[in-house]
Amino acid sequence: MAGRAAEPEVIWARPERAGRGPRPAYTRRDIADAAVRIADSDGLEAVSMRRVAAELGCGTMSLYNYVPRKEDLYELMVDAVSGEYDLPEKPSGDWRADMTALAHQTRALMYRHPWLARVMTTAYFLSPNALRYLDWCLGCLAPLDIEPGLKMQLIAMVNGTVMATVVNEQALAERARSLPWTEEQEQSVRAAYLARQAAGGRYPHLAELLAAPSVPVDPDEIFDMTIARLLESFAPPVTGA
Amino acid sequence: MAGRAAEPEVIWARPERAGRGPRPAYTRRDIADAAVRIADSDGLEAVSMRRVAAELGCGTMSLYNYVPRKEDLYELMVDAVSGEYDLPEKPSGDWRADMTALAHQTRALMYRHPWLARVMTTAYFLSPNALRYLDWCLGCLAPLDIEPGLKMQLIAMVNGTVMATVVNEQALAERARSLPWTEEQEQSVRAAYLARQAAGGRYPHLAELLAAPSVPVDPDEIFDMTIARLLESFAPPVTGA
DNA sequence: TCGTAGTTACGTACACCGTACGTAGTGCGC
DNA sequence: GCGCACTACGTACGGTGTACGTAACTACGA
Repeated sequence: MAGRAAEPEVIWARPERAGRGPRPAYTRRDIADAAVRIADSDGLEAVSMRRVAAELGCGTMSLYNYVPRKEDLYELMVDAVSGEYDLPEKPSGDWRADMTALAHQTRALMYRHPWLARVMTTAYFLSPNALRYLDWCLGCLAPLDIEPGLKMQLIAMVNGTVMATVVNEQALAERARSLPWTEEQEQSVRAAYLARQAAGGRYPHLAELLAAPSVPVDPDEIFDMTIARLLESFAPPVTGA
Repeated sequence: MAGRAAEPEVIWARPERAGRGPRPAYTRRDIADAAVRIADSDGLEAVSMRRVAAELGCGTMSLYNYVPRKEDLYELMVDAVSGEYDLPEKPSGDWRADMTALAHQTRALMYRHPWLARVMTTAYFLSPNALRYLDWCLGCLAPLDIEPGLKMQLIAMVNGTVMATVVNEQALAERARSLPWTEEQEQSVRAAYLARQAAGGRYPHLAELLAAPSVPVDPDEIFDMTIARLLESFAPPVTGA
């Protein structure tokens, strides 16, 4: 009975290589890399079990020996790119600087892999590289004397904030990618629509904003400011004297 | 020629009712409500064109008279639930209080509709209710004397932060929802795995954290703190005297 | 040493998906 | 009242995730 088990499980709890039987032709890493390659070049929606199998050169159903569900394929992908973090030998001692640098790395990672932010909405952070990342964060936060639970919250909020920022920045580009027109066309159509709506009088504040001469805002600056303030919100108040 | 157009377009730019021809049997609102009903009860993955059509009692392809692409169905859904915002007659004058209240409403909304946070990753905020929301936000921020572009960033960051928080809180529940086991089973399997990994010695800080007596952290408190700090990060420094 | 049980590989098949296309009927604008 | 743009929707196609069955293979227990 049973055959392929349907118990609650985490893919990382499975040994990569079982004792008996022929040795697997691929490693998890091979599979993850193939999927990442496809997602990077053709977008997340191009990542299908068939396509990944083809990229590897094996039969579709063979993949299910490695990956019980497609969802777990995403887990593999997140783990693979999480390996790109450059984590120094040891924390600097300045937890704010370390966490800020980490946030920048995450943002860069999400730009290198435009599908990452969206997938992270679905992944569960138990992979080896995710744990390595988490452990590193906790190491950075060692000098910070707050509840352990708070530290986890801090880490989650920093990651979440980066994710939110990037998702926001990428929404337009991502839509254009999967539709048969360019980002510029899309943008101009949206701008025109917005102007028309604002002119309708239903949205006076929006109209005012659109009418005002727009001074470009530097997203990097906002990003840094936000992360800085977020970190501050977790630090105990500096009660000098 | 052309038939159904494939130009770059926003669904909200299409008139809901065309001049000629028989009057449509449903409104956009009907369709959005049906989709929301399905997503609320059976999860986002249950929302298919066929299923929504069935819920409405019409043929599948009839839906395409109203919704050119499935993606636009999501747009309709977000618009529909965005209508649940309770926006007072006029801002209070205290923009921090107004934005904080709004953030709380958003969080509540995302708990009422567990699919919302994930879909917002994909939607584009040009719907009538989204514009109504945006305009209200800008009204709240009227007393705040900063660049208009910065105000948009502020709004985006507040929404993004709420989204990040909720996605983080819901990840586990969402996974359990779509798999044939309970959230408790999933949680215990994950906890066991985590403990095992921590015991392996590869993650010393994580091990330490898990060993420490855990004091429960109040997520609401963190949420409030984070939003407050975020708002502060956009306010000009209070240069008293 | 040799079954044999557990694995790997993978072809076939199924239910479901989004949606292109064609056709029939309806009612507004000219 | 003619014509045409619109609504309705059945059929069909190419894709998806994956259950299941089968054949080959290998490490372990006897």
